Amino acid sequence: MAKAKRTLKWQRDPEGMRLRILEAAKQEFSAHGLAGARVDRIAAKAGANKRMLYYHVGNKDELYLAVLEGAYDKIRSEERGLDLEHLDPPEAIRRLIEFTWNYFLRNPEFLSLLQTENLARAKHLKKSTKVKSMHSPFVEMIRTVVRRGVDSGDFQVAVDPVQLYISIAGLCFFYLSNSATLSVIFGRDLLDKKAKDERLAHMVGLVLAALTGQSFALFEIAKAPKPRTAMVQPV
Amino acid sequence: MAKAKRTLKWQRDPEGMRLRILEAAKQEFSAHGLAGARVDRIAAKAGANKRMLYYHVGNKDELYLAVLEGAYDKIRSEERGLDLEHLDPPEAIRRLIEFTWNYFLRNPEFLSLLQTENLARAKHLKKSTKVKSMHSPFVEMIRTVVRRGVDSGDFQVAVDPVQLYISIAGLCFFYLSNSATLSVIFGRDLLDKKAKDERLAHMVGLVLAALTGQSFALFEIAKAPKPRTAMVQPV
DNA sequence: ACAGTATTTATCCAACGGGTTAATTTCTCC
DNA sequence: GGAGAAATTAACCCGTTGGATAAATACTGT
Repeated sequence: MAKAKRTLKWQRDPEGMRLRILEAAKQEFSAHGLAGARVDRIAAKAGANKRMLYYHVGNKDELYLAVLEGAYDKIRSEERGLDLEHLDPPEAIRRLIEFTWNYFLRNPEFLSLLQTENLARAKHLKKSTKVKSMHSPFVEMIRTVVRRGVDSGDFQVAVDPVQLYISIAGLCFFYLSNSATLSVIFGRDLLDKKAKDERLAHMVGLVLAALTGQSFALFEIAKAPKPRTAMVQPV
Repeated sequence: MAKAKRTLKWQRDPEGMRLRILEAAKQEFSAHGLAGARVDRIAAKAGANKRMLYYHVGNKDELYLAVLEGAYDKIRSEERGLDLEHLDPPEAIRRLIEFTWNYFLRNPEFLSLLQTENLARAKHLKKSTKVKSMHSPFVEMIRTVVRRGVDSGDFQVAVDPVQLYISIAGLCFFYLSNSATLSVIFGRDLLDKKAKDERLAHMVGLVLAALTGQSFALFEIAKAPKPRTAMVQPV
């Protein structure tokens, strides 16, 4: 009877624990905001003791900042893989829009975290040293696409790449992050499949029509496999 | 000495009190979100005792919903005065964009309240009976403008008015509601006068170019009587 | 001027929440 | 096989917070 205790009461796994804590914290913060998040719930969700949060990451604010930095890190690193250089400019913009849209759809917590941080007027993000540096390559990528488009005659105007990116992100972001209230006030479900397809088509049409000067309607087919035919022929 | 007490210890003003409470609550909720808002701070800001909130409005959640309903009420009533029917369609769209932009600039708490409510997935708004009914007139107003534009040949395509409004609101909303984080990651102050002017010009250009098929640059000067002096950024 | 009601104040409290302390269990390396 | 370090748990601390109670103060009609 004395030796029955050979079942381990817990495993040691500091690295996995840290990841589980950050994942649980991401869910909690995005679901409830910073003030609404509960440290106890994060611990429970991570399958951990509350003390672990402080041991592995720090207090609530540090935990929050770590989650936020991780979120930015993830999207920027995916964006780096977009490889817009090898597409002709209208296709590159289309891909950027589709990527942004799908990323936001796949990562709703990212939207919530941004909302939360902006509610706090970026108070925490300002303290981060990591995040500030990672964005200029992305802007340069877009600037290059725009310049190529102007040179080739595809685009009519050399828009500021930051404005363009903010517009694209805004078109996607607002629709999704505010879909709850918009669905209520407009009395439509904005998140069913049909609505989402229509939205993507609308955004692509809006941006590409504005940049190229060609008809809005030409771009309205989302993810068209053979874009080239549709895009050059004026109606 | 017995009669020195003829200074009133407090005034009776139930209506004013209610308004001050709602105003203070609006500020508090928009600054800190629902969970982060403090009932005591609202009371202090309203120059009232905490008990007054419960007496005049209700508990924290009811207070929050009252604030939210008031915010929607205000913007929709201002929109009703836009009078887009008497403008030719491109001018009507320009005015709608400029109104939305300026309204958001003048009422930053409205943006915060929407963010907060969407973080809660519109849980409270769904309970509101007042809000749901007030939006179809607005959509019809936009639909009429679009139809007139298509009929007159000014617009190339009959966009869904809800999509169009969400796009316009999104272009304005995202820039402003996320200006804090965007300013950090792009290393620019997005809220100084020059940046705001550029943003408005960009949005007007984008939307009107897409709708009319004319050059983006033609619209880039806000409210310009003479559009031809296009502002084009160096590439 | 007095009774009854509406409005406001002063206190209180039970639950909760972030954070800490100290003890317990596992791992590592000798 | 044991000592010391790393990881984890359990239990507690204490200020805060939303909400409640009861008393005080102003107003109203009669």
